Amino acid sequence: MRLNTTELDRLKTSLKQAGLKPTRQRENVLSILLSRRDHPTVEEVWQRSRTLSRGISLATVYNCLESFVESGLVKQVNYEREPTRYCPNLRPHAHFKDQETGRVYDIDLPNEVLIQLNSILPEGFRPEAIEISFHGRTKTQNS
Amino acid sequence: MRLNTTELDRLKTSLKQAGLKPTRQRENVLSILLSRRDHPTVEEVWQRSRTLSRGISLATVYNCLESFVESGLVKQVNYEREPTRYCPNLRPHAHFKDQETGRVYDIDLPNEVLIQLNSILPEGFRPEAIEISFHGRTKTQNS
DNA sequence: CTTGATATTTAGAATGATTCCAATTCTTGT
DNA sequence: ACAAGAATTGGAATCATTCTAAATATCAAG
Repeated sequence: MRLNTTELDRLKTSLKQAGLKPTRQRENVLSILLSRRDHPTVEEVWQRSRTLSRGISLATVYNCLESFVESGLVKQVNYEREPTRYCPNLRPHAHFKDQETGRVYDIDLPNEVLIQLNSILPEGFRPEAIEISFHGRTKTQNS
Repeated sequence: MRLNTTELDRLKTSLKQAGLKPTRQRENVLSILLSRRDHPTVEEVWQRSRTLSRGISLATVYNCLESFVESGLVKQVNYEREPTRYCPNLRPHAHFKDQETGRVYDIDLPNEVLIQLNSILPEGFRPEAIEISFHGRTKTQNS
């Protein structure tokens, strides 16, 4: 697998806009994240990087994802004590984890819900982030 | 520090109602959790157990808290990759973590918010639990 | 109140995700 | 092309948590 030039330019631009130097490793990690909108762990991203011409070290995958989160390019998803997952969906959304399949779904958060959630905070509480995680079962028939 | 008899009976009853055998260790861990309504980690509960007549092993603190969570006696609070915290507040509530002090506050969840949150789930999604975590800063002047 | 079956406790080893380290290699502005 | 600063790397280190197997405690039945 190899990235074509336009795709690559898009990635470079995204990285620069986020204030990050566009290195080969960051481009690869970002493209892996964008190419399948599931919620891979660091380990999974690292596995997928094997399909690229040159691999990436595990430490670098950690570094890349950390810098992406810091710069707001991706979000972390934490479930209990499991390995952290990463998702490039930047719209406000919650997560729903099917406890049978382990699969994590994005749930869009309408603006009025966000407003209502902020309204339950006492005076003086200034939220910078909110994480909403459901877990349960789904009756859908997709994979 | 020592538990008086009425207090002890209350703890035993709580444990039995939760379907757990009332052992000395469980009574102690539960009383530690109830006596200060902060959100201690396993390590902190273990430290506090030192003030009791006989200590408790770390593994047992893990075991006790795990059984409490399973039986619904306490809730877990997970923040990022930090050690899990435990709280005996069983009303539906969110958590707010002050990123300057590290302190975690309970935020009551009104019923209408819960209903609205459930309404954003697509057909077929059956939630069994929801975890809502804010983090940010507070302007309050308490410790 | 003893006994046996079962559950709990325990110390320490093992695990596994993540972070740290110090050396090498890259990126970028000049 | 060069220097300075940033990023990458493999491997070691960390640390919360889980596992293990032996010792101990609980409880129901007699």
